[in-house]
Amino acid sequence: MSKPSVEFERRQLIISATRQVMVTRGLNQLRIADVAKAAKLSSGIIHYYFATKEDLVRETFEQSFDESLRRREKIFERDLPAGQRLVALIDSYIPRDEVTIEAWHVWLQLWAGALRDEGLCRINEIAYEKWRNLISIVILEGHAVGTLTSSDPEGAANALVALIDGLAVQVLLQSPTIDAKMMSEICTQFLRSSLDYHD
Amino acid sequence: MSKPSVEFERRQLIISATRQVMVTRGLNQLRIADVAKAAKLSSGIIHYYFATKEDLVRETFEQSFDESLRRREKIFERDLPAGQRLVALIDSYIPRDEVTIEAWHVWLQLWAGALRDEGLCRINEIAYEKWRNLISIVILEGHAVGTLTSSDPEGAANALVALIDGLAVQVLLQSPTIDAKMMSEICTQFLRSSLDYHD
Amino acid sequence: MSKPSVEFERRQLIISATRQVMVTRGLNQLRIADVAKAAKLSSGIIHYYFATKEDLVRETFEQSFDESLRRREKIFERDLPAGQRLVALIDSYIPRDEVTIEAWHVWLQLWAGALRDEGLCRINEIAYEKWRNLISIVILEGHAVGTLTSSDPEGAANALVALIDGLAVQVLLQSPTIDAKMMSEICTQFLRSSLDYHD
Amino acid sequence: MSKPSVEFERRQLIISATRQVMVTRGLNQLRIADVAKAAKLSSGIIHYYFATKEDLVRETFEQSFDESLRRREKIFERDLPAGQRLVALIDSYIPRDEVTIEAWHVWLQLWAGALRDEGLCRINEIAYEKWRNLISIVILEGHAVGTLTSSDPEGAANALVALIDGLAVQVLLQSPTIDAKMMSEICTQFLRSSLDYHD
DNA sequence: GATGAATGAGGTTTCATTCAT
DNA sequence: AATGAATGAAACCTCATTCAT
Repeated sequence: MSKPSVEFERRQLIISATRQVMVTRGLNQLRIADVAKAAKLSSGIIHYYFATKEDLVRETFEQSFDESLRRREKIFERDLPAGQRLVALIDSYIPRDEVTIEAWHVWLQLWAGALRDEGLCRINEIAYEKWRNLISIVILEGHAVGTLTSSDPEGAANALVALIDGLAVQVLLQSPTIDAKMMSEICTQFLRSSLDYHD
Repeated sequence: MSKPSVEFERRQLIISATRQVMVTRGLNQLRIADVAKAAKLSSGIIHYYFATKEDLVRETFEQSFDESLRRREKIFERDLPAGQRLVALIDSYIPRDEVTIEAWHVWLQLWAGALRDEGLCRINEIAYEKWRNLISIVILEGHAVGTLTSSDPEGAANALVALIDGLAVQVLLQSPTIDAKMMSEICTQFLRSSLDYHD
Repeated sequence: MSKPSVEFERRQLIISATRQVMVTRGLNQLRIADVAKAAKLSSGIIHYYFATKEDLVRETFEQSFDESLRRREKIFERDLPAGQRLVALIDSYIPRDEVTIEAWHVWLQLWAGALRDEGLCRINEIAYEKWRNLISIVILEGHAVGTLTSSDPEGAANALVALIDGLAVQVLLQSPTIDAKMMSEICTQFLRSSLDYHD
Repeated sequence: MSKPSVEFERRQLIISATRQVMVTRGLNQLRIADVAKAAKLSSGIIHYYFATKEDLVRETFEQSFDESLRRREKIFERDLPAGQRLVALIDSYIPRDEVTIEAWHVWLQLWAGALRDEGLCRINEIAYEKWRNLISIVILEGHAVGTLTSSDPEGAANALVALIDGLAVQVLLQSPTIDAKMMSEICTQFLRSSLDYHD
């Protein structure tokens, strides 16, 4: 164990720098040279770890969504009634803090990129499958104990995920109509009307 | 009126070609040369009508959304009860036919581009303002005659618009869970639970 | 005929510059930037006319050999007895003047490149077919009138072509043993012993 | 004698790998990284034993030709009449088996490289000097005993070497006209007409 | 108005070489 | 001796933009 491979660390560093550049410059303007500068490395080493820019971007997307999910894990670790857990979960998706805003930026870039790219589509697919599951589980949990009521819990989960996506887009684009507060209220109203939830 | 503005026609032709390329290649891969080829013009002439690529893209976005709204006008020309009009309106946004799918592609590209661009943000803002109005008007109309009921009709309009956005993204990305049919059902369910609508 | 396409001229200019660089620097060290400089053009325009460096090199090879053959045409225009024509033909391949030396440089580069490249092999094949034909025709001509005698005129042509190749390599590499004069003498001796030719 | 020069072994290993890469990829595409992989070593160590890529290539050429000559030694160890020895010698240069083909590949690469490189020219010079000597010795031997007749034995040796070179090029490039069998026949015919040899 | 040739800055990628360990 | 991570110069190629015609 004389020289522990730095590969893992370097890849993480580069992916992290890539995400940073993607957020600050946009996928369109993402340059390997900028990634290198952000990672304080030479541009050559980027290609030592990632064969092409496309690979780098793909892996950055993948990892970004893994982290997204991981950030929600702690909501499941806390001992909360289903309704409050659902509220907390929704709240964690509202683009308020830097980390959440950045994560949403990455999503939007992915959507645009995935339109013409099977591979990115697949990443979206996998990520959404997991996300919907997260929401579904909580809704079904609440359904079981009677604090959340719906004739179609699965449908409600799908609707809720879509609603969050659509609202987040407008918050990110600084819509004067839909800001973080409004997003929260609309979601709450949805819980009331679609899941008969009252806090 | 010997020359009824070649300029107008040419600009339309070029913008149309730009939208086409944007949809088939993505904003990322949009090249002036491709636009020229799609318009069957020389690349030089593109810059005669549009100072920069940025201008071209911006105007293409603008026009695309004008056309989006215009396509919905006929729904208001027909004499329909508010509920059915709302259903027809929502239905017109479901990405089924080529024209609607292309329009959504353009939206997604705009979102990604607008994250780092004030000008594009403003286009989004204006377009959404108009769109929400369209939905609002119908909801308030139904509210007035009692076929659509809500404690917060404006809020419902905002939610509905966001819901449509979020669902459309997944349909476009060919989510195995959310296809056009599912999108339609989720929207219908929303009308029932949030606006107490029954056909 | 307002604007006669400059494409043909430009391609010629660029190919000519490529050959020049190939000869002075070698195929190994051939850089698009150097070609551009030699042609007094920008590097961008090279790719406007030739999609890739590989294409450029291939076309340069092709054209080089076309020109090689064309340079020999005048030997066939003169009214000479077969023996003298053969001598003149052989003489035209001895690397003495700049043009002939350069042409040989290009051949040698082709050989090295063709070892791993089907396309270049094919170029060699076509060129040699034509070259052997040239020699064959003259030998058969002499054979018919009795000034050149051989039990196997085709075989003699093949041998002569190979002999010229092998000798030229050593002349080009400035062998102290085989210089242009020696090459000439060896060829003459071959004519005597293999084709019973006497001037 | 605990460590019998790891250096020598390593250099041999690297040179061998270099020749292998040169043959499979061509001198143009020869990469230090590929050499390292072929030698199952790290890329760093290559530069420990060879200061520059140029050095490595040069030494590989040198060694390749040493080995070429060494492979012919056994032909001189056998007790053969001069004519048959000459035939055997020529035969050993016909690119049929893998080893001979590879050796010829290296020669062709050298020729192309030597055009612009004094050092490589010198390698060619030395190698050819030795090669011509080999042929000369046998011809003079046959001349002495009367089985090979020529007015200019030295000239015949030079011609024969050139003929072999020229023919080998076409065999290597898979000419449909000149294959190994044809090469052999042409050489035999040369022996007959230029050295009055009959088996 | 229109063309297409031309430019040149800048992007991704390659790779010989160096160096800390 | 040996590794493999790292560098950085330089290569090919792209493409928005300009311009002579």
